[in-house]
Amino acid sequence: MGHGAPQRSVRESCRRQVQVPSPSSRSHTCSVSRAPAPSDMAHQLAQSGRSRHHARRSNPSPPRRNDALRVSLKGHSPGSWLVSLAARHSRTPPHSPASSATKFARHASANSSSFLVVELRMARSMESGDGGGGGLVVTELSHIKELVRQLEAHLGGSDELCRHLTTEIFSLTERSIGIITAASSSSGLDARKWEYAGLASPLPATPTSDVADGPFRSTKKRKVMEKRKQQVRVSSPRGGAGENPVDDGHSWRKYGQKEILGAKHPRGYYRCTHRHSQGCLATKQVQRTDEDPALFDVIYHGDHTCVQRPAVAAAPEHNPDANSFLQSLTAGLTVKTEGLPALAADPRGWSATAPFYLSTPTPASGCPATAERSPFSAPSTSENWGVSPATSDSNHVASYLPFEDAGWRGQNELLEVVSALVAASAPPAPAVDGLDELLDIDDVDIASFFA
DNA sequence: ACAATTTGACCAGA
DNA sequence: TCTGGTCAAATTGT
Repeated sequence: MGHGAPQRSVRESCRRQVQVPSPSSRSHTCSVSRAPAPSDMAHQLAQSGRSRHHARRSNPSPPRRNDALRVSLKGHSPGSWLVSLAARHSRTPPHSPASSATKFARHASANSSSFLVVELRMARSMESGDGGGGGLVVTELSHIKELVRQLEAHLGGSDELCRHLTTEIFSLTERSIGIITAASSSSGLDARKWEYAGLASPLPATPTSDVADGPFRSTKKRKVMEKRKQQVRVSSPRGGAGENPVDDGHSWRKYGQKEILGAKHPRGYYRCTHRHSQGCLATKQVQRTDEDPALFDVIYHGDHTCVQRPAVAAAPEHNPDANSFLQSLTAGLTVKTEGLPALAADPRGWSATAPFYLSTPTPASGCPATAERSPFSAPSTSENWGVSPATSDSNHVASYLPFEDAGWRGQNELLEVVSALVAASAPPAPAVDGLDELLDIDDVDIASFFA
């Protein structure tokens, strides 16, 4: 809608444009003057987005570094939020870290795996989102950090995985602290940067914020940015190897890519596939974060007006997106949750939930998933897992990609851990809805909780 | 043949 | 003038 299509005055230059090798290294377009040798081409294609289907097929996905661990922070209620650290450890049961009033450690073991769940619940000030609460959170996160340190010591240095896990927890926690610190230090959060799904920023709406009623309004702002805007941070389903973050339940068509000043990674521009057929004006921008290439910042503009029926519409579940995920996941857990209070305010009601990898059920049967294929290698479906803002109004779906770990067998284990989490949670405040809430985890989206 | 992606050019806002 | 968002021809994949 921004600028009318016919407005493009002269397109002649485009018509006679010739493809030349892009200066950027990721250029893979065949130059008019030089046709790459097959091997050369294959190499280029292997690195290009275009060939990623093929590449995915031929490349058995290596174990992701997020396979075993997530640090998650979740909005719990308007007044409190929950931090869950779940570390999985195979073979050597971890010892519970020191307990404290605000920390709950639970050790659940089953078969060859063990879980250590450190749950930290803390209250935050409802009003002082840019100050006091942040300080408390930082303090508590620091405690977590210390706990992890202790845990690492207990686990001993022999187990590579343990070390990896603790390292991961540590770095994530540290990063979370950094986020909070940065956010609260500069007079609160950057509303533009951290306007996470459904969680309004405390700052006055920026020119690009969503208060616009329609595509055309004021004259000072870019027309494009007049629309509703939501930003989420999600991780890549392929541990950063993928070009796109989790699928959000909508079909998008890429229409542009741009190098952004000061950013390490280009920004991709997507619009709804049904833009022309149904006039859906929803767009999104996807960009890898500088800090962690496995994470994406996804900015959504505009609401979907298209009617999108998932292929699994015939499934009995009432949430089509959930079905979609269930089908697409090779073996996973999909949980539909009721929206958080803050989320409920959002018409779309979806959260900035990032995938939380918990376990690998990989049952021999009973699951639509196929056992012969690694969950991570699923080329045609890997795009489809993740969160779905798609259609749920007050619900959203969080799905959890399983580990790729032969030693990790068990839905049982998952359930056990989940049960542990549930048992551990029993919150005083507006109840955590059991598994739903606990599994509905925002991956290091701490800042949003101060919004 | 059709669909999707790539990529340089164009355009508008700052 | 710079930067970011979009367009659309060319290219590639299915």
